[in-house]
Amino acid sequence: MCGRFTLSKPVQAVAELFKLAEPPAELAPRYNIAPSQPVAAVAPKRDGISRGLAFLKWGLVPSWANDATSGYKPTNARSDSLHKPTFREAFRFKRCLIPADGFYEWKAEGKKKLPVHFRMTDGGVFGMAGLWEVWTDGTTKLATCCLITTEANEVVGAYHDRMPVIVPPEMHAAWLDLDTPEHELRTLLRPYPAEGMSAHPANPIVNRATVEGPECLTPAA
DNA sequence: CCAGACGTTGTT
DNA sequence: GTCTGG
DNA sequence: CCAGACGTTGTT
DNA sequence: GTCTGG
Repeated sequence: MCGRFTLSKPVQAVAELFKLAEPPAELAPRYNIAPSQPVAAVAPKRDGISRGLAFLKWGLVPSWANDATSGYKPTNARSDSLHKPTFREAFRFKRCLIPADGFYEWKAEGKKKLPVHFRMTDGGVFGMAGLWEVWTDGTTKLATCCLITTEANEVVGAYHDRMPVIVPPEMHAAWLDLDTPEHELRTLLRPYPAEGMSAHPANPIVNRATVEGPECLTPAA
């Protein structure tokens, strides 16, 4: 699964990969993005052509929820569960790409939980398949999101049996396009090729969600 | 039909 | 054990 | 995802 | 809102 990730590259790298017309001036480097925190997400603008970047709270609140504060808010959606009530509308109309340059999984070693950081072999930015929603009670609006997971590839599989769906750059447009037929979308929801990825032990300090700095990636002594 | 859930992961 | 907060 | 809390009443 | 279980 994916419950923590990183996005530390300069905003230019993000703007280039996702073809953002109006990138923000800056993106604060983040080494420990956790559920309930704001997540940068790329989605088509209303014109359906250009793309925008917005911040969404990680943990999907469907539009029909009675209130946005209580109840379970999924941080992940299994790729084979996208027809379920919680995800159905978002899968059809509110797909997004969530920029990252790595994600964490944990390996239980006795009592300890040892984090491992997975990234592209070239260390670059990539896009994870996500869904978003806007919940409102008429007074307040809350924009939320979640990641889509699939089976792990051979690199991640040594630690966990699930991983986030990573959409190759040439498929970004198809994933975001509202006119892409469902069967074509589903072909995108597969494990990213293991050849393009690598695993690196991370620092257990990352277990604490309030630690945000680059020390998260430094293996413990 | 109505009532009640609506989700994932990992661990046992 | 289970829920909440980050 | 992991870490950390997990509760009430009355009084100030 | 929409699906599942009874």
